[in-house]
Amino acid sequence: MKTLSQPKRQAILDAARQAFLTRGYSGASMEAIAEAAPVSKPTLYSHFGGKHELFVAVIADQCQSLFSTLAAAPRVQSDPVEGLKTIAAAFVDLLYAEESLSLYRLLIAEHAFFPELGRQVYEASAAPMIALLSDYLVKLDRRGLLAIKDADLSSGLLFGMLQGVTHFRCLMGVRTGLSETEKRQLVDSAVDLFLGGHQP
Amino acid sequence: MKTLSQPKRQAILDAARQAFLTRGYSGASMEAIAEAAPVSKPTLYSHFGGKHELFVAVIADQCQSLFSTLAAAPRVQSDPVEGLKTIAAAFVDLLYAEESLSLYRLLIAEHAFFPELGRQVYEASAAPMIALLSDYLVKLDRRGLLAIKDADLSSGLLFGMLQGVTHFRCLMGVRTGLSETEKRQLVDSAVDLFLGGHQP
DNA sequence: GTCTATAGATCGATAGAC
DNA sequence: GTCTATCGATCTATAGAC
Repeated sequence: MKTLSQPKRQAILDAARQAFLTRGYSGASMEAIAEAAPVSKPTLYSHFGGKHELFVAVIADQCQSLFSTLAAAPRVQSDPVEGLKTIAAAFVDLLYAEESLSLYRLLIAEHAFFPELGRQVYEASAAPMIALLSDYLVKLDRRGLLAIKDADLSSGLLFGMLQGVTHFRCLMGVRTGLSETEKRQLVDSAVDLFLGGHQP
Repeated sequence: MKTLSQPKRQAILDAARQAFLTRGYSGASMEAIAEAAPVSKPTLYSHFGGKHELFVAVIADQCQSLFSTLAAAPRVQSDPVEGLKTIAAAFVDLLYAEESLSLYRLLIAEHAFFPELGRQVYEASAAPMIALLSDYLVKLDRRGLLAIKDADLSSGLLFGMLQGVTHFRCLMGVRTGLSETEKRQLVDSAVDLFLGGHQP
């Protein structure tokens, strides 16, 4: 469990991620992961110790990937309308990416067995965006451009409109991901309603 | 596969629902379900044919349960504020019930293997509420009490605020269900923002 | 109809050669 | 370090007695 051959380790992580995302934790077999890597099962076990630990490592790997995506955080404009739409669009892009949806599905499925992982991914994806929006709303309020009583509450409502029913439908498979046109319409209508309800 | 002893059939469905909800499709074993029912495995197979069919039957059973819950649909007030809050509260109660959350988690987990079941449950739970709200918004618009351009879009935004980030957090296990106080705050703030953004 | 018993396949994990 | 080979447990599903 203490060996390291970086390319092979990454190959295992990739194969495992693919297997877990498409089949779930119980549905993915160590046998299939080893075959897809491709390595033998003992190699797999010597690197990660067991199925449970491999799963945790896969999620941690995905978290880093998400963080680096968010590192290119949106440059916030000073115009309130454009600034809100920029943040909202970044949030929508992150949330509705097919790989995000798969990851969320997996963590929701296994939330009872891996309670800490859901929190980990949430803190690495949605939470930073909500914090970014809250900060921005406080600034707009101070400049008198919007009337924000509770920034966290307001940012939750705006992001709720962007996520809400549509994201839920995507998770359930009732509909597929959003087209660019739909994303823009969603952002525009949500921000417009938000602005209308927060005029000073 | 054609026998019927109603109480035993229901006992199997109950045991299977419990097993699937807590362990997932792959994690739940026919052996454990038979033991919990309690019946023997051949009885289980003779009633439902196989694991796949048993799963479908469990979800269909839950759909009927959801429909009967919604049969007691909220009586809509004529005052727009109270009417919206009544509908919103009913939506929140349905969405955040612990049994709803478990069911959604299961369907999200298995959406690739049972693509039609997610739609089925969605049509039996969230969709009727959205339709109810849309109808109500059209009436308010006709009476000149609100300015609604696109009723379906607007109802999606309001329900989005009620569901959005919070429901997602519950699904992921980042937080537990809402208290009655939190539900009321959520409904009040969402409806207030909605009204503010739709004044005629 | 419901049972006991078991077939046949696959699972997670490991021993031991190289 | 990585392999082949395999263990013991558990899975879905079924055959056959009553």
